[in-house]
Amino acid sequence: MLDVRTLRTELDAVKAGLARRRIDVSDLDRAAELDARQRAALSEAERLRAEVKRLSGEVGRARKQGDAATAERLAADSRALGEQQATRDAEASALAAELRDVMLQIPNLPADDAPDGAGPEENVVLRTVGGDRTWADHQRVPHWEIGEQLGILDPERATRMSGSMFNMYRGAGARLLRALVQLSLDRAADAWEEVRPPSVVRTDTMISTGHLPKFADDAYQVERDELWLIPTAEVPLTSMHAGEVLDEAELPRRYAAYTPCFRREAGSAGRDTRGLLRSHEFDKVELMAFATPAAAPAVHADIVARAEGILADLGLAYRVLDLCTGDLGFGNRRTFDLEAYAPGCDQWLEVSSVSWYGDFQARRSNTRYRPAEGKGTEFLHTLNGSVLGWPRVWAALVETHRRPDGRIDVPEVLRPYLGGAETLP
RNA sequence: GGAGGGGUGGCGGAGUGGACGAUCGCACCGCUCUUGAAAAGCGGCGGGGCGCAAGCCCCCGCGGGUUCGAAUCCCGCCCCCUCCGCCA
Repeated sequence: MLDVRTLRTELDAVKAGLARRRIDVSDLDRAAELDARQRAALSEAERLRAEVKRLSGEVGRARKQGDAATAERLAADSRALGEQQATRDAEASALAAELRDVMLQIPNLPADDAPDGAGPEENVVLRTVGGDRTWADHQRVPHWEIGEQLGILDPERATRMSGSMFNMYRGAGARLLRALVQLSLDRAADAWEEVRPPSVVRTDTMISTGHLPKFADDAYQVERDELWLIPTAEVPLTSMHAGEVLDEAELPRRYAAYTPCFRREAGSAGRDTRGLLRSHEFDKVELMAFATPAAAPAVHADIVARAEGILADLGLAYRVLDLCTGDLGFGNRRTFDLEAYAPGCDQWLEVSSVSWYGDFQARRSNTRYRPAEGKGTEFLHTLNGSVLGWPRVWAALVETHRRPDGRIDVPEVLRPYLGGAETLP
């Protein structure tokens, strides 16, 4: 969430920044007003509280000196003030709760250099690699057909056991998926610690990343146990150091995690129902880092480079998008999306989203660091990006590398993970 | 799931209603001494909020409550440990 203090000193600038998202910014006025009322109530409560403490001390002293009458009189005064204080306190905490509710619903400010725009159409294509390639007829077959022909995908049975938008990979298809996951974890291992976090988390953990309270409908909830299925490994990883204060010397902290991701896809019923384009459960490898503000841009660039490197080495055509302010995710200041081209279904598929959050998430999860120079603590910056969302890569890959005989050529980098196989199945 | 024990500053560990945000030790930082280091001595040494400041307030796992006054008493929750049960 945003720092409330910025609403006191630079409300207009914050409004202008948020307006670039093309959203209604009236919540900010409400937040600023709640903040002012909250602080007024709190300082009055604190003043009364100090007086109660002072009087209580005197009660003790009077009693020690055996002056029961004075003690009783002071205790009565203190009691009266205490009642006033309780009222002001209750008022202050009700206002604080209300303020927090409002603040949790307010998205992050876009970075200054994020391109302006109203929606996805205005995202900026930074570069396209392999976009001028020509595609043969045998590559113009959608992956769901390829999956059926080769027996490597079994959506019917998956649907029977779990409902629509669930998938099942079989035989060489399942092995291919596992190979992709391993390839990407291995390629991150030089600088990113591999982690296998829980796939199910508490409500607080979901709030830290910004997935709750605003986007509850998008997530699966295990109500009986007050738990949520993670929509991405970003959720547990971002809470990795919740409540901790890290030393600047141990930064950046970088983590890589492979997890299943669960999404209800509430807003997209009926869209992309065929094949692997959109699923309630999918596998992804996520890179997530905690960095100082100064180091954040370099980490951001590193994640993009790593995601891009994998796409390039898998021989896929892809492009890199700089998301415009109108398409930026709730907590993001700047995001680069990577899209792989799938020739069979003739679509650019989002396979990675690499985001810088500033201190938006760290403020929610209370994750700080102690600067090497100077006093006190500062909130960290968080960054994360997929390397990559595997079902869509799987789709682009089998379409791109489909041979005239219908089998799939295995890109060289993947062969070590598939027993040296040059083709599948 | 049942029974019992426990959560205090970076660590260890006091504190069971009255000046305690907290004795003490270790670690750490500064200074003195020393060629340097060690030792010794002196001083410092958690986080957060409000305030121009002086200062005030909050935090002893978390949230409530009792009280003039709570680290201390009561209630709920979370986590850890031991034993029992169940279990891949």
